[in-house]
Amino acid sequence: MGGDIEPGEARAPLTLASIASRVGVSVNTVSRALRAPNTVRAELRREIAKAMEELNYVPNRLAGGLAGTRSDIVGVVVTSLYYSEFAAIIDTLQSSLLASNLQVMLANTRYDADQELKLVRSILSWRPAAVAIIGVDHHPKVSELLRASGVPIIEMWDIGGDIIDSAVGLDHQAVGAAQASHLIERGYKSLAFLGSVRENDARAQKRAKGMQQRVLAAGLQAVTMATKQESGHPDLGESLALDLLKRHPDIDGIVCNSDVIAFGVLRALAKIGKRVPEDIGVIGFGDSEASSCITPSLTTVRPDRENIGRLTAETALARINDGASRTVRVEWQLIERNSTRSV
Amino acid sequence: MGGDIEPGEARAPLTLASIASRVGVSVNTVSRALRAPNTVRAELRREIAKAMEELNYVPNRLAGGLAGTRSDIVGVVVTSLYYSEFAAIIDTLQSSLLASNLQVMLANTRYDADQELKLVRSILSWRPAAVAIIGVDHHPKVSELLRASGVPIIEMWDIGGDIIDSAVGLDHQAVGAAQASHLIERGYKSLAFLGSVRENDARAQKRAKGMQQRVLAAGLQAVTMATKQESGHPDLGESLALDLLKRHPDIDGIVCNSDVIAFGVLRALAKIGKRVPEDIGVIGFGDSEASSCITPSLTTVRPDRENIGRLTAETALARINDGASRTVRVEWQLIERNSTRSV
DNA sequence: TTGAAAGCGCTACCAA
DNA sequence: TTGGTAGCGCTTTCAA
Repeated sequence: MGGDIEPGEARAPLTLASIASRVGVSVNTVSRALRAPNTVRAELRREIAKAMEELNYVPNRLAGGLAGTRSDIVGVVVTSLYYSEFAAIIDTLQSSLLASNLQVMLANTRYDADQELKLVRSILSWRPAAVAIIGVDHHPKVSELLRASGVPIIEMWDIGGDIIDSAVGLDHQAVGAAQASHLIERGYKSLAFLGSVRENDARAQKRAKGMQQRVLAAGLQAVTMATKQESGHPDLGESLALDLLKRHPDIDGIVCNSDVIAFGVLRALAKIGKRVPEDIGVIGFGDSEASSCITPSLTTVRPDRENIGRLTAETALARINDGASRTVRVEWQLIERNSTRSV
Repeated sequence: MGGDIEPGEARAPLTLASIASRVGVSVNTVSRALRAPNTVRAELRREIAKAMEELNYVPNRLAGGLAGTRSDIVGVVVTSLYYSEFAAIIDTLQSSLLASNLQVMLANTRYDADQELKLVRSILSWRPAAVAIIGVDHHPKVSELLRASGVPIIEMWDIGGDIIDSAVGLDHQAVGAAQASHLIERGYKSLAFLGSVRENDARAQKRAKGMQQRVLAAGLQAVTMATKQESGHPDLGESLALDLLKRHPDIDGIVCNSDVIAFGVLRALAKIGKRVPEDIGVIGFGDSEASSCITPSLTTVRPDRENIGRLTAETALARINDGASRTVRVEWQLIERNSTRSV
């Protein structure tokens, strides 16, 4: 290879025209050989395929997207890549879309509303076939832009609120209520919500709210909040827990915003000699892989994450093909382990 | 908004021409106002900006990329999204690129070589400004395609082998040797390498090889391998460990391919009453967040992952701007905790 | 400082 | 079953 190209020189990429002239047909026949193979004579089709193979032709999808009606890009906007939940969602979403030749364009807002606006604008500038975005609580301008774009929008992870087009997610408030119920039923009386909660983590706030309501309904005292904006890490869980128990020594049940935070909480409790689950019950969120391996193993909530990615892909495809918009409630289960008493 | 558009109807997106006619200038003045602002009168520039703001104009980057020379897309090809290492790399990479208005297009091969080829082809069809890809061991056609594309290629995570253009990563063989040394120095005598190792996980194979060589150099018996192709999960670690010790009861040192696998190994050892680190030493790879929280806390290797993303972005930018190609060795450290004896 | 015109590589429509 | 022709929305000369 290389031929008369200078070594290291970027050769001008091949075009459909290069293939066409080599095979001796028009550009447009080559295009159809790719896009609508059955409108091209089989023999010719083979010749074209052979030429493409030999020349290592790679189509220019920028041109294709511009000329055509769709761009085969699906924009995916997440708030974090560190939560294994979101990694799992992206993983299944990407591989499900691949079957339809849709490419994922990724953006990560890191829970920053201005970043979200900038990124959504950027994503839309690629004229995506669809956009999948974490959450239903957006920068107002984001909702406006998405709505006005005419592009199918799938909101993921949360279904509690105004939905732009379609959504696939959990009812986080119900999760929070279930976490509280679990602790209350096991005799814990003074509950706290603890974790890394960013200003724009509406899901965490919904879980805390669901918990709060359940606690009040049970006639117990209000939930104590112990949260910080910095990112989630066991060290943060440890320091929040130590601080919490210093201020509120009566706390005997802790709902954590994530399993990773819970790991730090358990470490803190071990250090100060509190027994789990006897003295204090701890419950996480997310069912991280390590949660069944720590001591004590962590009671937590497991969202059906693989399904979120898959269902989002399905919904996106349906919408792209003019299907109706829809809201899909994804299942989750409370996994009882040894960090909370058994009934 | 809406005007004479049917509700729910996707309005045709605005173009530069819409802005131009509204302001009463030519298309190309508007284009220059965006691309080379100082060639446009300040007042006019403001009017144009105002019109764009009011009409919610979103540029069409497909058109821009086609007409221009670059596409502002950076293709990112990973082998998995589940390893938090790769999530961390993507996170920093994406946010570093954002500053230069480069957008990440994501592809996930799931350790499948055919998938890799398909995805790389697909990525190249977007005429990316650069491609960042995990590993240096690719499907031969992949290397050929990448090399021939003329696009700057940054190989990430591994630097042990033939590099297409530039690389930012670790010397995995050295890591494996260090893991073995750590165990040998602490008196462990019969070592095993254990984990989920996919056929195309060349990095794991390099670590195993480095370990092997170190063990032979110490005059100890060869490393016992206990691996499976299925994906990494504590349950796999547990079953591999149980199996390993049934076949080789003399094993007293286990190097795991990932921390997550190590979690399962520790669980297995607890179940069969082996004491860690007294009877058996266990060392992981990756320094997962939970590793300092399990019991016993896990000795492991921590690659400087944030730096890989950042340095990859820097290298990509440099290459895009005609800088020289380079290979960057990224640091890592062995973190000693309680799953191996102290010296 | 601005505008006119040509074209990036492809798809889509219509005619052959 | 094939080819001609006209754009898609932008950038990029080159002139004015």
